[in-house]
Amino acid sequence: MRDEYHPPLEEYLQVIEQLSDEGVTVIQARVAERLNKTAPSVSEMIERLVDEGYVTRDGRELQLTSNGHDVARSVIRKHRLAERLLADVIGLPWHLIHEEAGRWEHVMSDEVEKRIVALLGDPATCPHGNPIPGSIHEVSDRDEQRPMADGDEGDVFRFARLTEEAETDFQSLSEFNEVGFLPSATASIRAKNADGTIELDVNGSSLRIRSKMTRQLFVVPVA
Amino acid sequence: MRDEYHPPLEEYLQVIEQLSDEGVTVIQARVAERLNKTAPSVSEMIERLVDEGYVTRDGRELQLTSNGHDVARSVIRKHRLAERLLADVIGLPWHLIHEEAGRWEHVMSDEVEKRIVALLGDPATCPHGNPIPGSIHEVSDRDEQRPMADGDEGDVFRFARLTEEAETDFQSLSEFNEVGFLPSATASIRAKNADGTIELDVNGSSLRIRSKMTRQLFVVPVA
DNA sequence: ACTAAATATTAGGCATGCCTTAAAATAATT
DNA sequence: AATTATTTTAAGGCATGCCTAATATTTAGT
Repeated sequence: MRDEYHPPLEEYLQVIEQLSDEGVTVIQARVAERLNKTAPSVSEMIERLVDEGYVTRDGRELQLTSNGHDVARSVIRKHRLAERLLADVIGLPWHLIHEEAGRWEHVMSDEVEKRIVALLGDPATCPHGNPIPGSIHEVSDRDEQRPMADGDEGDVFRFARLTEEAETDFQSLSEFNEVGFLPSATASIRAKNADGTIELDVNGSSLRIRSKMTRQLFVVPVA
Repeated sequence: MRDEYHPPLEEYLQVIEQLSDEGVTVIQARVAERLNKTAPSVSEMIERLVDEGYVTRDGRELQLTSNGHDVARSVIRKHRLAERLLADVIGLPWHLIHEEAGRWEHVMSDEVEKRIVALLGDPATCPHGNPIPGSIHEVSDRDEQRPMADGDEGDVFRFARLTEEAETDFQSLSEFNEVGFLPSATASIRAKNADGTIELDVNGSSLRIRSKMTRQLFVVPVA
C-alpha cells in the first residue's frame, strides 16, 4: 500500500477526479492549469502516477484506475467533511474553509473521518453544496440544478452549489459571504448585463456576479 | 517571513523547545533520538536552522532564538489545541489523539486556532495534562506535581500529566485508556516492584506501569 | 494543405530532507 | 594519560517535486 502522507499525489488524483466529474476532457494541460504547475512538472508526475498504477492513458486522455479513483474519492470525502466541520462546528467563516480543508484533507486519518461523520450526522454535502462521496444521504435536486447563467431576469431560485473551481475565487467567495449568499439561500435575478455579469437580489442586498462565475454557480428554480 | 508549510522545520523547533522544557541539555544527539533521524541528518538540518536564524549554538548546546521560540510555541499550542478538539469534540479515543495532532499542528491556520480557543473556552491543558502556551488559564498544581516513581506503596494521587515523550508510547497509552487512567483520574499505588514497575489501583482495576514510564507520569498527592 | 495554437516531452537544474559510511573531535572512565 | 564512548561532521548519494528552455507533436483554423 501507499504511505500515509503524500499531498502531491493526492492533489493530482483529486483534480483528475474533479475535472472528470465536471465533464471536462482530462488531459495534462487541464491538470496543469488547475494545480498551477508547469506542463513538464505535470508530465513527469503523471508518468509516475501511471507507473504506480493510479492513472491510465488513452491517447492524451487520462483516466483513474480503480485504485486511483478510491484514493481520489477518499481525499475529496475528507476535504468536504473537513469543510463541514470547519463551518458548522469550529465556526470558521464560510469563505475561508476551502483553503483550510485543502490542507486538512491530507492529514485526516480514516478514524477521524468516521468520528466526524458521526458527529455531523453523515452530511450529504459540503458547505459549497457539493456531495460528500460515501454519504448515505442523496442529493435530491441534482438534476434540477442548472447554471445561473441560464436564468432570466426576474427568476427566483435557491442557490444549490458552486464548482470546485469557483471555490478558489477568494474574492467572490468573500463577497458572497458578506451578503449571506451561500448554498440554500434564496435569491432572484435583478438584471443580466451585457458584459455577462448578473445582478442579484439577495435578501434585499444587491450582489453582482462576475461573468465567468455565472457558469460556476448552480441554482434550482423556485416555484 | 517563513512560508506556510514546513513540517520538518516545525518538528525540529518543537522538539528543541520540549527538550528544553524537560530540563534536558539540548544537543543534536538528543534531537536525533526524539525525531528518529540519523545524526548527520540532524547536523545538516540544525545548520540550516542556525543559518536561517531559528537556533543558536553555545558549544554543542542548542538554543532557540526569539523567532525560533515563537514558532515552536505556536506549533505546540496548535498541537495541544488539536488534541483537545479531537478528544472533546470529535470524540477520537484518547490514545489516538497525539499522533493525529502531530500532523494537524502543521496545517492549522491561526484563524482556526482562534476559533478552536473560542469553541473550547481557552482550555489550560491538553488531554495529557500539558499546558497550552498562551492560554489565560494557569495550571495551578504545577509545583505539586512529582514523578509517579517517587511515590510509595499506598499513596493515593491524582494523575496530573504525562511528558511528550510518554505520549509516543502507544502501547502504554492504550492500556491507560482501557482502564480510564487519564489525567485528572485518581488512583493509588498497590505495589512497587523490584523491576521498577508500579502496580496501580485505578477504580478497582489493576494497571501495571512500565518502569521507564513511572518517571514520565506526574501525579499530585491526594490528602 | 498549411500555418498557428495547443499540448507534450526532453534535457538539465535545483532545494529539501533524508540516508550510509567513514573520519574527526569531545567527553567520560579507568 | 590512555582508552572507550559519545557526539559531530564530511563526503557522496538518492527520491521527490518542482522549474526553465528548447523541441517535438498534435490539433485546429483559414
